[in-house]
Amino acid sequence: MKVSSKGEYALRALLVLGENHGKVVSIQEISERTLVTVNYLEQILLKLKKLGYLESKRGTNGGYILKRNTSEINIGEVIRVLEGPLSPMGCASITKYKACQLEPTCQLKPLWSLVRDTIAYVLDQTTLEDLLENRLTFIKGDDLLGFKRTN
Amino acid sequence: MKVSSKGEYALRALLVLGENHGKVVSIQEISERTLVTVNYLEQILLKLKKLGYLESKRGTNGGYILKRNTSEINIGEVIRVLEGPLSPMGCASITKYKACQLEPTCQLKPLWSLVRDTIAYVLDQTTLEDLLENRLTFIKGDDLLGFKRTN
DNA sequence: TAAATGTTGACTAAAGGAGTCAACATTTAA
DNA sequence: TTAAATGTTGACTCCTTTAGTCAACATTTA
Repeated sequence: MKVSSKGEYALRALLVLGENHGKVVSIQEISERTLVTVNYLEQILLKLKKLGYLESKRGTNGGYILKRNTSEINIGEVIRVLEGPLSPMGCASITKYKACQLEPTCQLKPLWSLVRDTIAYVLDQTTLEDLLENRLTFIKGDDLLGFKRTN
Repeated sequence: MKVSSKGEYALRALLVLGENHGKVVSIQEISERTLVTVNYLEQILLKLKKLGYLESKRGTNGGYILKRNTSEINIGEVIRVLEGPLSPMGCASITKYKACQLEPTCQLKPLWSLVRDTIAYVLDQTTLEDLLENRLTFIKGDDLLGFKRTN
């Protein structure tokens, strides 16, 4: 159930850029603060730019700037675009559903669906701002009950 | 955040054996019911045997038998032994903690911890019996609040 | 004793993860 | 105007994991 380095590093970079909202930050500096090599960051930042999270400025004093507001950057979304679906299994994925021959009578699918829903619930409610302020989304018990299969 | 085929197939096999509790089921039959090749199942069943979930009977009419009671087989445990920690990141893993240089000031670790706790909460409360009876663990809201960081 | 099974370990092929590198394009400060 | 500092792009490599396959062997029972 791992998150890959790309997802982790992307979030690290977004945190650095979020702390410097409005300011241009060079790859070099992001590299120092995230402990990710410049070369590898290039790949990741470029992808985040193409996805609309960042803007770039070339030349001397160039770098990257956060485009959106930190409260509008959803962690679940970032992880999905960088790593694919949150679901542990294709059969339970909403964004990339994959059929399975056993599905009609599968006793595991409800479990995978529950896991997916739970992960999605946590990550989709968390924004970059929440992380910057060390404030994780408070999950109301009743909300949680709402989407759970209990029969 | 994927579960590998080994974890999925192991659970499929356990479900077949759970349905036939007390009876010997041949690899051949498990293969037919799970759609996993006999050769691959051998690996997986042997591992489950070594871990104490199954017993085997050799020779004609041989096969595997579920050793423990279905209500005593914990899904979180099965996934951990076959796939490793549930945590999406080493820094948030309890069973296989991995240090990280950024940890003292890391703004991501609380997120990974929350994800880990949530996944573990769901899987550790689910037993093979629950799956067989299509009854997923009912998660009380108050219980859930208890382990959540909310500051 | 032959056939049906489990046991074990070596092997392989493909995919994904984690980066590296180099040539290039653009901007800005000197 | 030019050199230095950056971002851009794509090809490339190395490693690990995943997902099996296969074959020789051991044991049991009809």
